[in-house]
Amino acid sequence: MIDRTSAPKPGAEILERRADEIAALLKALSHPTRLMVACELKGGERSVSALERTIGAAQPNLSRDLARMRREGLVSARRQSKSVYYQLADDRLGRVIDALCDAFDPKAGVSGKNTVRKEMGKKKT
Amino acid sequence: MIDRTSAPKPGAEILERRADEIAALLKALSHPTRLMVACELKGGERSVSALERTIGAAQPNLSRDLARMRREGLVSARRQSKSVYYQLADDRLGRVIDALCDAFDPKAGVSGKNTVRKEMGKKKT
DNA sequence: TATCATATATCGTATTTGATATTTATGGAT
DNA sequence: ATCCATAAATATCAAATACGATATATGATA
Repeated sequence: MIDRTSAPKPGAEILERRADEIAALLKALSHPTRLMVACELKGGERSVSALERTIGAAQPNLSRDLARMRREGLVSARRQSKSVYYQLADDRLGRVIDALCDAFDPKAGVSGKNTVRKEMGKKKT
Repeated sequence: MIDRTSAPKPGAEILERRADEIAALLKALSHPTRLMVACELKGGERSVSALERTIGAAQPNLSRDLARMRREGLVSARRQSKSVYYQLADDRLGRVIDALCDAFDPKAGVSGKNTVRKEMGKKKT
């Protein structure tokens, strides 16, 4: 039985009504550093230096990106002695990351979602 | 029983590995006009003037955004007499729009997803 | 003080965006 | 053919924002 709890989506009116809000969120994620920060924080709290190592961005630029995400309310920071620990602060952000994982993970779309359709009959060039 | 077909996502390594590619895609959607274009085209082919009416953007700017999305391979265009009809040309784009719908539709997340948790105990200011 | 961790400042350059003007393409009427 | 209207694309300008790189400042601890 196919899951129709969330209806089939011919268009995407939901997004269009909130286009400004959602576009702003996407913009906040539209840079590799910030996207990776969000992904990392999805796994829990991280210090700036930990992010710096994992992501491999220059510290001042990373701090600038974190400041921006703070301003936009996407993350929050907590200082513990010398280190500052960041975490996700916006539910929407976590949901978007999850959704993007579904969209890009080849193994996704298995649990009754009507989204992926597994790229049948398409040549891999 | 909780659905574990698609595993719980502590981090999002999938996205991090393809951060550049995905960030570029998000950037292409990080403007209300372009986001709405993608949403509209999700519902099928549309002419520029139809998009202009629905979205309410100035024609030259809309054309510029469409040109950009063309350059990035996200949409394709077909001319029929005076009108030019656009359609989605990139699978990833459709999947991302679907994913965003899931992330923002209040009715989504019901089919065994561990993402939403329905904002319990959070004051709406 | 010195050192580590993070933040902020600044510079140069590139991109973005709304607004406006102009151009190209198509088809109808004369 | 010329003229005209419509549909879309392209050009240009100015203001704003973004980004990498580098320098400097702040804050905490020893």
